[in-house]
Amino acid sequence: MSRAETSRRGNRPGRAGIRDVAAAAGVSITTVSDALNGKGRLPDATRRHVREVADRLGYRPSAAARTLRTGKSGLIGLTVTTYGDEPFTFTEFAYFAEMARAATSAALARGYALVILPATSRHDVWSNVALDGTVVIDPSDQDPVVGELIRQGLPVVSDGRPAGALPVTAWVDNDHEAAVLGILDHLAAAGARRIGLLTGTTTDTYTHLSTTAYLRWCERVGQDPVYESYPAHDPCAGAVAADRLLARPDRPDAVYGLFDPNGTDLLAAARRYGLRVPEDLLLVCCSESTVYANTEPPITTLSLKPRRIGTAVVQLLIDAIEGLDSDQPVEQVIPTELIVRTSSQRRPPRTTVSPPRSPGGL
Amino acid sequence: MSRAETSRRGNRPGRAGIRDVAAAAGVSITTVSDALNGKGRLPDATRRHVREVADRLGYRPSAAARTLRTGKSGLIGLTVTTYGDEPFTFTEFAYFAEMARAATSAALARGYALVILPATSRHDVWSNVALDGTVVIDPSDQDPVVGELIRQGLPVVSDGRPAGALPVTAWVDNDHEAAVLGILDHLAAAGARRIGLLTGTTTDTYTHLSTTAYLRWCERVGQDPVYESYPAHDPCAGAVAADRLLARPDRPDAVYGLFDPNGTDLLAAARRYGLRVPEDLLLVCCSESTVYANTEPPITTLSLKPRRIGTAVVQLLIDAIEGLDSDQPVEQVIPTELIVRTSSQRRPPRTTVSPPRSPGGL
DNA sequence: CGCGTTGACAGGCACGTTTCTGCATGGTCG
DNA sequence: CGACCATGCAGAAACGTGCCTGTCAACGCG
Repeated sequence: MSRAETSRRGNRPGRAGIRDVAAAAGVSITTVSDALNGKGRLPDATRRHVREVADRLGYRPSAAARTLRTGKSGLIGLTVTTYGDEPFTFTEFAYFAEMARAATSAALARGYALVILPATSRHDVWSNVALDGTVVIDPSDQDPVVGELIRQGLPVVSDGRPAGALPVTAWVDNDHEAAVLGILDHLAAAGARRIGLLTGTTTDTYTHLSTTAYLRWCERVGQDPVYESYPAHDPCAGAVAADRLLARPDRPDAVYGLFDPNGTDLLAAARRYGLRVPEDLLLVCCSESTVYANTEPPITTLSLKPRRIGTAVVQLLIDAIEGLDSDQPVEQVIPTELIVRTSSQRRPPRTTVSPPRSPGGL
Repeated sequence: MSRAETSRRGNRPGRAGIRDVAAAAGVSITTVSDALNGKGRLPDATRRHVREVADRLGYRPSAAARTLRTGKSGLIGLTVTTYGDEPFTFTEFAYFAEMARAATSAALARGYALVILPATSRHDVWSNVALDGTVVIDPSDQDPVVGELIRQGLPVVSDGRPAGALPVTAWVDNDHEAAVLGILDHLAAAGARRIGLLTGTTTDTYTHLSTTAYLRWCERVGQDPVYESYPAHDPCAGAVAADRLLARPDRPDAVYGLFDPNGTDLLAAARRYGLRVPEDLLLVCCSESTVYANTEPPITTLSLKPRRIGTAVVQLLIDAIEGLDSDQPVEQVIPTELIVRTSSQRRPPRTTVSPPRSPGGL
């Protein structure tokens, strides 16, 4: 009581500290801390009293002080790949946005918050924020930031299996090879004789695995590969590449596009060449966008289930942070989902594609 | 030297503290701090020596300790509205994703990192992270979180003018009324006689301002309003509402859709009713998506310039945090951009819509 | 030669919390 | 009746920085 009531000369008027609460409640600092955190052995009466006083003073514990003392900040990083100086690529947008949304949600449900950090950025930004762990998206084995994070002993969970021998804590990914093979079989079953691929020039594992799976499938069934590549981060280049693919002398009668905008790009190109979809050209693309449900015709898409991936990644990371030896394996494979629509079926199941209300009828 | 060389019994092996650097360099803690932060008056030789030793030991200053001492964390919050338990609405996705990307970029360029926080969330998450300021998207005057942030004296900058008399530090917004009036005039100039609106049932300012601007325009030109509302966070409801709008006995010959997916929804509905775009129906929607450049026909869109908004919001916030009295006004209006395509022109400028490469010609 | 001045550093406090240790008090049991 | 233990709380040591306040030597100057 002798010093506490002075409440420190330089006390900020807007912020009440734990000392002020202790003084106002007539107890010690320890009792306040224990009462608010449910830690010590206190009678319920004291606990209630302290909580009441803290509420009345509008007391908010300092996050910085708590972090300094406990070593846990409640923050997890979300590292996104960069093209140029923009934080993340435009083409992966629907995927990334969905994934980030799910990750934010999952982190929040367990009391953590998400910090967005580009993989290539000035070092001071990385060291200026206290992270309990990090989610990295499609990390390269060359990435110096990821390497240092791991060296510091921070848990690192990656979306996409890590390139090289990057010793991440855990990773979550789709089975991209199986997904591509499934699509190719689906197209072949719909009557495709020559299936083309619209792929990227980047070296990430998604592009690499998908392309090699396509090439191996071609080899197995004895088809000459027909594909065009373009820098996936450039939306205009996608339209050009789609056009190139359909302009080839060995024009394919079915195309799978690896990136989100490929569906509309291919559809527009087909229209320019007078190709009817699906009669003359079967179409599938990898996308999370719902616009493909309402295009003419609706386009079959492959969903990578970014929400499930974002949730799983965060769960594994927080499990590692909190030291729970999860019974889950440290490598999780999330199944993809092929949403079959008119564009990949030679004989559509119904002539009208289930409009929300039948306009002409009734 | 007497105590420093013991280096504290419980020292973590992986993390070198400032004490270790001081001991290894043979100087005091003060000298290390001054040398690394460029603060005191030290000869360059000492400064270099300390930096060298710090690098050799892999010293990273503790962000928590620095935050506790200086009161600045280098973190700014990004508050997103919630529908249900998901962090942000799906329909604003392209807009939000672009805006968040620009905000992340701008923050990073000035040494700050972004934390994503839902507006409605458990209180402990908010108080568990030390923020220097917050960006809020479309805040309601009822929002308890924003109110408390302001009460704590934190700078708050909002995307969208604040509802009610919310005393935010600054805000950035488009002139939604002018944008709607511009679109309606554009459609009328293209020959529209009865313009319909596809709007939302939510009470946010964007929806409100746009709808009232539409109603006032109708009153001015003497047209009966023709509009349908639906909950904007439900993607399926949009397709149903688009269908309803075109099924009305007073069917409009032009429609403006306030939300991103309305373009494809309206296009699909028009197709079901056998309406040709733009001959029978003129179409404009508000969207940041590039898919509308390649639909059949390409659809005129209104861009709210989310990248400029995200950048401006962060600049204003950091200016307020760092106490720079910016010469910019605290209220910034970002102009919108109408990207005119075939869907809103009765007589398209060219028959072929500039394919990337002429397929049939040459 | 004494004295103010300046450069170059060291000591130590404070930031606000968590938590380990310790000290009373009152009840129980041998 | 004394030893002992559970209960209820207080004191104080950290956590790792930043920065304010010195201290000490060298130096110019009257």
